[in-house]
Amino acid sequence: MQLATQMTDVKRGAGASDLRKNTYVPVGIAGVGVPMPFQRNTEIFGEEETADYLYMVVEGAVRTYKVLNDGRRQISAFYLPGDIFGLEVGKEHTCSAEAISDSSIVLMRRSTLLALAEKDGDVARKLWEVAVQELGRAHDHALLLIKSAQERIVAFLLEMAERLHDATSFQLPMSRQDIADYLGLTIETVSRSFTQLEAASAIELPASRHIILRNRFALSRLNA
Amino acid sequence: MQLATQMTDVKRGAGASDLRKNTYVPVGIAGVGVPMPFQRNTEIFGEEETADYLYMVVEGAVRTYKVLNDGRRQISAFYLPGDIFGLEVGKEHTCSAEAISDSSIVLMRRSTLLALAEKDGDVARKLWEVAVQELGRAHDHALLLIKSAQERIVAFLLEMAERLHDATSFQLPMSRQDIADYLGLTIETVSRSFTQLEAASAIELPASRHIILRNRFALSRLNA
DNA sequence: CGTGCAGTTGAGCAAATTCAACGCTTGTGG
DNA sequence: CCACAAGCGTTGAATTTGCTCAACTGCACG
Repeated sequence: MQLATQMTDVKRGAGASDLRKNTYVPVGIAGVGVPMPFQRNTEIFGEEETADYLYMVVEGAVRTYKVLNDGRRQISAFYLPGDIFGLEVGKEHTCSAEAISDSSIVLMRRSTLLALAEKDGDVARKLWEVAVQELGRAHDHALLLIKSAQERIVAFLLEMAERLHDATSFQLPMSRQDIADYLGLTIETVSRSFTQLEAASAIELPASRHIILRNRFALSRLNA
Repeated sequence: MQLATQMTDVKRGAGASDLRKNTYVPVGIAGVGVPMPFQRNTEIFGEEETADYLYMVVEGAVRTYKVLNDGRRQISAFYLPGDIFGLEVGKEHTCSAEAISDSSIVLMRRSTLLALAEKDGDVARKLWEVAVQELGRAHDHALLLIKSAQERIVAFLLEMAERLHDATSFQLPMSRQDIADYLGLTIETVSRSFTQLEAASAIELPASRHIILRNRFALSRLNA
């Protein structure tokens, strides 16, 4: 079992004082919420903190994760621009969230949204939708984790391609370690799988985070 | 990667005609629904069928699963008496469900429940609760799948013990193959792990499906 | 220019799978 | 009642996969 790398120094997020109170920007669900900047590797919320907000990625990328008591880290999900995260059943967050790259995130008060949902069916429906999508992704993630290393990588690349506007060429926002912790592999195995896919001319790697899908059909076939 | 065993003959569920129309039993959410018998290995619903009902286990046990195109089977969840399953976001089921043992299952019309939820906050809350619990279980499941074989088995046993009224001695309703497909292992590895745990006197195995937790502390320690 | 971080590559090793055989229980049919 | 087949579970040996440990490269930054 791989250990998560030495937890890179995680900075605290910008305080509430950073909220741009004077520039109203109608974003987030039903125009609720204010965008807030988060630097790379900053914590957005921590496990067991009270879940007062819902979050929407405007720019950048976010990872949510849990850490086992021996240090292994499981990344539950990546969130890209447009994605909403931080939805919880109970009062507290059940995982932590960090910005992967410098990001702009809209914070929406949970209480505000819930009050709004009471009156506005669209808001209620949107919240339900978010919960359902989250559930579907969690199931797909579990399905990923029973596959072989190479199949996991392929599934990951296809998922990213689809979520990044079905691009054939794209930049990965996350490190090899993030990918490894998402897929339940080690960085070495991730790296080797990339190299093998390149050797099989299924993908191209102009730079370590720049992916070009060269043969989508071959990839799909490798995806079990 | 293990293949699921030769799909044992899955019988069709009892037809609607089996509904016990004359004996009203107030069960399920808000008393909605009628209990219906399902034999061992009977299909309750299939992937891509329309999701017209919610289901509640009264007696027996249920598995939900997906099958990859090469035959590997991933069991997403087990449901025990009191558990509700079959909740979907969209119109269709995203996985199949089968009775593990002879079971009694309450069927509740989705449309009935949704109509009820409009007026009754308790019903709406219950539905939300079910969705949230499902999400939590899915996350825990993914967390399971990054652990070592023995850790998965231990986590599985502790989960079952907790869900079966925190019993120290209990009967597993499912086969080794079911456990393997839930944990992403092979039956052989599952079997060996059981044997090792018994050898380490962490558990006792009076019969292959009868588990006695002998040393809960040792088990927790093995659970990472 | 040196240091640190991210990523790649190689060699050896450990864990889990595959393949195969075998034991036990259950149900069926002569 | 016994014989036999089928299903389920266990065990052993060989193999494969992915992990660990280690070295090395390229790159950015001070």
